[in-house]
Amino acid sequence: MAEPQQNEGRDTRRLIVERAAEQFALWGYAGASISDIAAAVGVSKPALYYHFSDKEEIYTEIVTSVLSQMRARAEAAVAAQPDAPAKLRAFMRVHAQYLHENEHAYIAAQLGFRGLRATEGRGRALELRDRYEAVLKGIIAEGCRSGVFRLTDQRAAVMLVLSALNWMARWYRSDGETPAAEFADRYCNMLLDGFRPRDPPRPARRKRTI
Amino acid sequence: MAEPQQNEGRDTRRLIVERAAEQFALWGYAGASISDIAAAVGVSKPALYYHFSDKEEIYTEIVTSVLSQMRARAEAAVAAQPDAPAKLRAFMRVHAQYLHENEHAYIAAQLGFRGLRATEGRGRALELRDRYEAVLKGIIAEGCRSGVFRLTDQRAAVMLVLSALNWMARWYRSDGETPAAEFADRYCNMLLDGFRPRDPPRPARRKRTI
DNA sequence: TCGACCCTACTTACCGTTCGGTCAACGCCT
DNA sequence: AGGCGTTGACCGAACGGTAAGTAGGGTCGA
Repeated sequence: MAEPQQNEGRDTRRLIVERAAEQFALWGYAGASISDIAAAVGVSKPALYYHFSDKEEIYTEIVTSVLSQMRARAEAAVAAQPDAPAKLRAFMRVHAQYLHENEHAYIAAQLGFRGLRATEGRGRALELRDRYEAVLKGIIAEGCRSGVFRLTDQRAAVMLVLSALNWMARWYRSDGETPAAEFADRYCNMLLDGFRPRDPPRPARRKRTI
Repeated sequence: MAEPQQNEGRDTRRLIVERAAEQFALWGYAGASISDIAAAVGVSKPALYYHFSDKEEIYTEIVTSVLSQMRARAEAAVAAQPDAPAKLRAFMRVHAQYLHENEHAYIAAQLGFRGLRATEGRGRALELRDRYEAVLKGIIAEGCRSGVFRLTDQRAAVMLVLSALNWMARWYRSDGETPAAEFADRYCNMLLDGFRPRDPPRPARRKRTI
């Protein structure tokens, strides 16, 4: 049996991040104690301090891991789509799917650095968040350029999409009957077409020739 | 000068709620300490315990006060509007305006009862929240009934509107140049008409005669 | 004198963090 | 082959600090 010691460490570290995310999601950053996390992992408190320098570093690892994974998935999914509406739908579905698969880590990451000084980790997290949002920004801009979207305020549109996705973490439960991606789909439909009925039965969309 | 003592108490109590909201908004529930709050009010810790039985009761008062005020304002604003789109706009504007005027209390209330047992206060808060959301639900339902809205999932539409409004608390700063109600307006426009352009220059809307 | 209102000083419990030690596995020299 | 120092991974116990909450007393207008 290979190397029980070398890999035990990596495994424990991964487990710490996983269980810490659960505790943070449940009780918030300040509310989740190191003792709780250690107990949830099944190790002693000093074990946490062997793998991480302090509590904040554990939290930072959760946030940065979530954000970078989401960006990677989003970019891959978006690149495979032909036009802006399809890209928007893919973006939203991937985001919702990530929430579904990583509920605790996602919620923990959403708690944000409220009340943490975290100059280093916070900076990296903000950078990653901006990069993620830039993907959506690109989709909106492309849609406006090609004429499939008509928006007076692109930034507001970006915020609206992100609001819908981010707020899902507050009410979505992965054990329900409707999967997260399905909700993302419905959101996308409403965002694309609006609440008001579109009068004609939608003839072939007129392409705007510049 | 009337009754300095009797009313001093009410004043202190109000001030406690106000300053506690600031602290909660800044540091989260667990992160904001009773000592911090007392210091922010300018009194000693026992003064807080004279007016409230414990920390949780202070938080509960913030939440219930915010929710009941929002419902009162929303119902008043909505009642004065002629049709569903106008009502939706009024609802969204009032919600955003409340955030603008009561930033700290609103953010504190949004923190939610994460990690609090609070059987009593939490129940009352959930009830108030449901009543508030019922106002929006009514608007959406009315719009669908009259035909000005065409929605396949009314609940999803309600969630979408609330997501947009609730998430504002995460990025909106009241000292910016664009007021909250303006953002609510832009959101409302996008929600009503969608991202995609509406082909005709919008002729007089066809009323659906049943 | 009474009760509303608030204080100083304190208790108790838990927090994040650290210290010193343990113990198995590995590399290395003889 | 066998002793031996090193390293990775972890533990028990305790640290100083701070948290929520309390005991008991003082003040002052009605």
